[in-house]
Amino acid sequence: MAKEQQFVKNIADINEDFPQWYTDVVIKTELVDYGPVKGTMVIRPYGYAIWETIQTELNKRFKALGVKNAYFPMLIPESYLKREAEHVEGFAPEVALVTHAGGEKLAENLVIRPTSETIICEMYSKWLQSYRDLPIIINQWANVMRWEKTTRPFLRTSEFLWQEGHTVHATEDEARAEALAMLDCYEKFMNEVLAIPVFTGIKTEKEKFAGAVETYGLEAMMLDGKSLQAGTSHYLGQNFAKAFDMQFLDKDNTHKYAYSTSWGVSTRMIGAVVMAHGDQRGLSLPPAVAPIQVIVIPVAQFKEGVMENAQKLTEKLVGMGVRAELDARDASPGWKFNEWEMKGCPVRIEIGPRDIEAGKCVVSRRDNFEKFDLPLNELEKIPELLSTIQKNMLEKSRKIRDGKVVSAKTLKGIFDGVEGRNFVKAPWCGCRECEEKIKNDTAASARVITKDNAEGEVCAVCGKKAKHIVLFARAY
RNA sequence: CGAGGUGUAGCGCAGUUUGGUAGCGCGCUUGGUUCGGGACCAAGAGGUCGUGGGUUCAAGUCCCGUCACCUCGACCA
Repeated sequence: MAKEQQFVKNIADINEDFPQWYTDVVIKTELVDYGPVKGTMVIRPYGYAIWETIQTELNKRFKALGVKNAYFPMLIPESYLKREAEHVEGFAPEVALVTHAGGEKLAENLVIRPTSETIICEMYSKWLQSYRDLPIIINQWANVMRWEKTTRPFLRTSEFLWQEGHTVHATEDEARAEALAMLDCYEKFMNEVLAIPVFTGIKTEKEKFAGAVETYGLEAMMLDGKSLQAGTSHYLGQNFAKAFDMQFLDKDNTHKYAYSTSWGVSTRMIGAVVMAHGDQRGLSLPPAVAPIQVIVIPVAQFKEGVMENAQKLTEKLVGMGVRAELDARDASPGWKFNEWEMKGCPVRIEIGPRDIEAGKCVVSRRDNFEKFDLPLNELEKIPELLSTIQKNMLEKSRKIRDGKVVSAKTLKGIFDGVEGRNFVKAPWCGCRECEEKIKNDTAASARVITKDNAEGEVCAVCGKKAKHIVLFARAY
């Protein structure tokens, strides 16, 4: 038994193999396969189904915030990228360049978008004339390409799927508020749907987006104590407005540069879910993102009446709005149990001859492995159970996270070894030298600047007066 | 780009030291018995040993080159 479970390392005692555990799980659960080009991944149907639930949930939330979806081209003239100085400096090293097309060398090279600020701003500048045209609040679901040196499925790949929102506003206040509203939207989404608690805050100068005035980040803690930047929201000020001539005629009949924001989350969130909830048996998906929330497994399916009853049961659940499926494949029940546990399906229902006789089924939870009988006329308890599991998973993650957050006056030795995989809140003077020293000495980086009061504190590195309390952690 | 490692059946690997008929496990196909936690028996199918060159009567194995991928470091959603 359990021959194929060997791949799953025991992550209860977190060890250096955790990243390998992650990759193994992602591949074995048929979320992705390696693509033919280095650093690319083929997202398989099961993995894509998770992405689709994420899209559906986010679109719902976006709509409530007045966001409209649109689509912009994948190829961007190289000159666009060069218009904003910081932006080009930040992205130039990792863009893929198209130099030939139609059998000829192009007059101007095209970059495959690493992000779409430039081309979208170019279009916005054409559309924008009056203050009445503002705000523009558009999102696009797209693929982008960044030629990363080392990659890991979902967490960092050359090509990835994401949504990028790009907004333009008449005033600084409105733009800042928009960036924060989206940050809040993401935080709620991660809590309520992914069941991953996050820390939010402003990024340091060193870590912020190339071309932004301010970057807000969402940092999620993985089970091994490392941090994952799960999403960002940028206040871009007038940087891009000036680079792309996004001007409008205001009420006072003068031309003004607009203020813009951008914000995005990617397929990395799937990686976050894997790493935040996974265990020795593989994935564990919160019901809200699980493509299949309830898997119905017939036992002794060849016997008369079993498949019919299983089918009926599945249909009833679907009728209640539950994403339920019947696993009718020709395989033993034990094999199916293990596979669906590995794939993280939150609830399993077994139904066999004995159950049918007794008018019940057996319900099993993925989050805590509880198993119980449920009379077939009480199926309405399943949706309830799903929301219980959802809450339970968030709580569990929050407890684990809070147990790994420490406050410190100095960072010496605090990140040493495996035991040192912590989220550390420490005071910081605000200078770049100290930030870089921390990174060099501890391999940990400043994740976000917290809202905590730094009055009376001194920098954990240089001992000078502290400006901020910063959350430090090692990151993926 | 720096360091290390691996390329042999769909997947995971052995075989390389000491050159001599291409192997194992899983998976796959067929038939039968099974089915409440990864079933069993039997019979099968499946390989230009990453690639180019060299040495040799003979190369998966030795020599030189080359390519690809993986892991760890500097960047990112």
